[in-house]
Amino acid sequence: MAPKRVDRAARREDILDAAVRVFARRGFAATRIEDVAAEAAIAKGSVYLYFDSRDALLRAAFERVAARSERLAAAAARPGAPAVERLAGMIRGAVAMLAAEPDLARIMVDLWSTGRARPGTPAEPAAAPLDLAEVYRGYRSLIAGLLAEAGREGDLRPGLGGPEATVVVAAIEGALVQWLVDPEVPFADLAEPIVATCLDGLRPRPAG
Amino acid sequence: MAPKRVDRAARREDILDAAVRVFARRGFAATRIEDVAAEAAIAKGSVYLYFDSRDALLRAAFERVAARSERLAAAAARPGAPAVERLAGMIRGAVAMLAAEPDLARIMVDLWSTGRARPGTPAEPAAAPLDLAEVYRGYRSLIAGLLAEAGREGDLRPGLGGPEATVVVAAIEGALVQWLVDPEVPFADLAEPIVATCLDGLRPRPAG
Amino acid sequence: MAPKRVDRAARREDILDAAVRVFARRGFAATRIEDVAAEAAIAKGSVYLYFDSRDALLRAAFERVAARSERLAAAAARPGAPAVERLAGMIRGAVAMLAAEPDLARIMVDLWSTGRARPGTPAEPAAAPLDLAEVYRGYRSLIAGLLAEAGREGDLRPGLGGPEATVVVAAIEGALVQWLVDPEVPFADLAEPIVATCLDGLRPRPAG
Amino acid sequence: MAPKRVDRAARREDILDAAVRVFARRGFAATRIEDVAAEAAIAKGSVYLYFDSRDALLRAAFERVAARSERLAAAAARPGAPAVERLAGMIRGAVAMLAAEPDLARIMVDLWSTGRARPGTPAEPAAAPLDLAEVYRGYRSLIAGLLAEAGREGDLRPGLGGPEATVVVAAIEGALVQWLVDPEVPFADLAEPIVATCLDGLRPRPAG
DNA sequence: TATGAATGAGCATTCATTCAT
DNA sequence: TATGAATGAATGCTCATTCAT
Repeated sequence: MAPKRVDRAARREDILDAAVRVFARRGFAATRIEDVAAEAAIAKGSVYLYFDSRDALLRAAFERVAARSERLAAAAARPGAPAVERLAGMIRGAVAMLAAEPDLARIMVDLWSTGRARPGTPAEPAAAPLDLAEVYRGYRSLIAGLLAEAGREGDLRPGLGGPEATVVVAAIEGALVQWLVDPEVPFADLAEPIVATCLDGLRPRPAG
Repeated sequence: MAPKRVDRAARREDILDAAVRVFARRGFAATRIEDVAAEAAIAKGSVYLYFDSRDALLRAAFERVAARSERLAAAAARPGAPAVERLAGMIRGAVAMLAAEPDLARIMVDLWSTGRARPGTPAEPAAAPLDLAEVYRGYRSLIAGLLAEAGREGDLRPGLGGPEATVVVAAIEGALVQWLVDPEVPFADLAEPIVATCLDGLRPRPAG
Repeated sequence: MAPKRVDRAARREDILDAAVRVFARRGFAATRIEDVAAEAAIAKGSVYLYFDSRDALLRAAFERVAARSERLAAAAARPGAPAVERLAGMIRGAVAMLAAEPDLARIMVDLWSTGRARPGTPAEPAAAPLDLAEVYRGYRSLIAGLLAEAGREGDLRPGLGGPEATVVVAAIEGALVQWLVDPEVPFADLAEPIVATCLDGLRPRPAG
Repeated sequence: MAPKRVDRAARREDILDAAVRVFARRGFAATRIEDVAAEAAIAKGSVYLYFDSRDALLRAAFERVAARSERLAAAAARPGAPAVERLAGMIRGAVAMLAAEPDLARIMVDLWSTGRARPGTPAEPAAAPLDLAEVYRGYRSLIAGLLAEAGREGDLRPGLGGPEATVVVAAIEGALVQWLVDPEVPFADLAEPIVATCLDGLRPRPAG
């Protein structure tokens, strides 16, 4: 019975893996349950043994995106180092992580639009409304915390907060978007320019 | 002999306006032709008097987004001022324009996902593939030009180029995304933080 | 007022001409009112000033086919000549007439199928059920009459009647079908083989 | 693990049977997929599990008609007997076969009109253009062969060929048309009159 | 549990017909 | 009378979901 449960979970995970690949390739809207089943090499009906509905699959994919942001936050928590360095590290980590999992990244973009309103559910708030906003709030407050801390440590200006945190997150997400829209954009290489621009700006460096 | 007179172009524009509103509200994928018709207060079939297909409507919406970027570029061309100021002006202009037309902004996000693969058209090259990449390339090269010019003028570091242009565009688009996902984010107010962060960075300002 | 009526009738005729051409070209099922209007170089709505409905147009086209058969019958009535000759003349006349008006011929084929059941009218007997059967009955009884007469005159076997009349009509209509399906078939040249086959058969001719 | 077992080919055949019945009853143009589904006592969508499109259904029906002509040809090939007898046998066989399957016969009439131009497909070459012409060419060349052979055997006139073959085919098809248009016409009983008329003509039989 | 056949609601699109001008 | 814009019912086809095996 225990092994059964493990099998079940593993199977579910396999299907979700497949779904993520297909979602990334064709987008949510264009992905049919049958595509997912085919990618997972199972029968269409079997998908429903592990997920209640197409929507549930979408939600599970969302969970993965959200979970990744948790991991990222956890990575940033590494204490000991000065906050600026942790900030820079977090930017680099985020870029690396997104670059390493382009499928999840692509799905996130889909979530930006899908998160808004789902087909077929014009009225109902769709149980949990797929709260992408929360994910970004988490990012921002994490970064705002680092900014404040670095301010206190004297490595960044004091008084930095929400707006600047938004800009930092924006630099990452915006670079991601450009890459997804145009694969020529070297996303993975943009970590340093982002760090440099955000921390030092684009003005000529003072002599020091 | 007295044919009913209708300003076809104006009517078409009305319908497109309606479509843009609905697309922004429900997303492309969830928008049915009937929704557009209802929003435009006409009958479903009438939409087809002005647009060949649902896809054509989508394309026309894309054209609007693309056209807006043209306007933006034109605005930035205002010569006379130093390049840094024009850059800052462009950032402020972009933010103001996007904030003023949230519907088009929302559509752009849809385009990020839709641009990739369109449902139902796995084979056909889809005429013009809705080239959002081109729009961003335009933005980047425009900004890269300003960066180089400002570098020559001594207001920014020399040697700035593509990567930094990407970061500037990213800051804007990324802030937009956060606003769209979470209306609490004060997008319109982010113009200054973006300008300040990109130009001066977040480090403590040197005495001068 | 009189001239008005003439104009009206002429206009109606123009439209019917156009309809016949389009029906012949695309078939009833595939012909839209707009096609007819375009062929007649008038506006779509104007068709309805002269015909109550699409169906009325179809009926009017049928009338033409029926009217032609009347003309044919009249031509055959030319008395004086022996019945066999009038029969042969009628066959030749029918072939010539059909060959000369392929559009009407094509429409007749459409009527064979359409006469059966009309789209949208599954129940109602459709007023006058477009009685093609009557047309053929007319042909057959005309020919049966000639056969009997020629029998009496000693030029054909006595006792010929309905079945043989059907075969004669069949030879003409069947040749027509083959021509319409395959333009290579030299319909106009088939009058003689039809006459020869029907009158003399295919067996070797006796010495006389 | 115990998949629902269904004889796909048989099911497909069932649906095609239903389609043929409905096509015969209402005509192609007036037949909606839903009619076919209802006749087959399945749901509308299920039709698409076995046929790609409405057009595919039509084509499959055509195949049946074409296949029947093959069977007919094969039957005529029965060697041993003199060619005239085989010819007469073929005429009788064709009439019997058509009379026995009036649905297919009715469909053939629809094909005569449909074969010309298909609605909705003004551009595409429609894969195999539903080549009814080929079917009739087959019939004619088969019969022309028998005529020539019978000529050599002295049972028919020498020199008979294409035109006469066309007339023989015409007699059959034309009789069919009259029956379909008017059920009073005793098609099945027309085999003998056709044979007699074509072989012996309508003239008085010479003493022998 | 796995399958895939079956279902039917849903949607894009077409087109006969109406009607304001 | 002529026009052609507007309408909306009709219909082909798709696809999420169910269910018998």
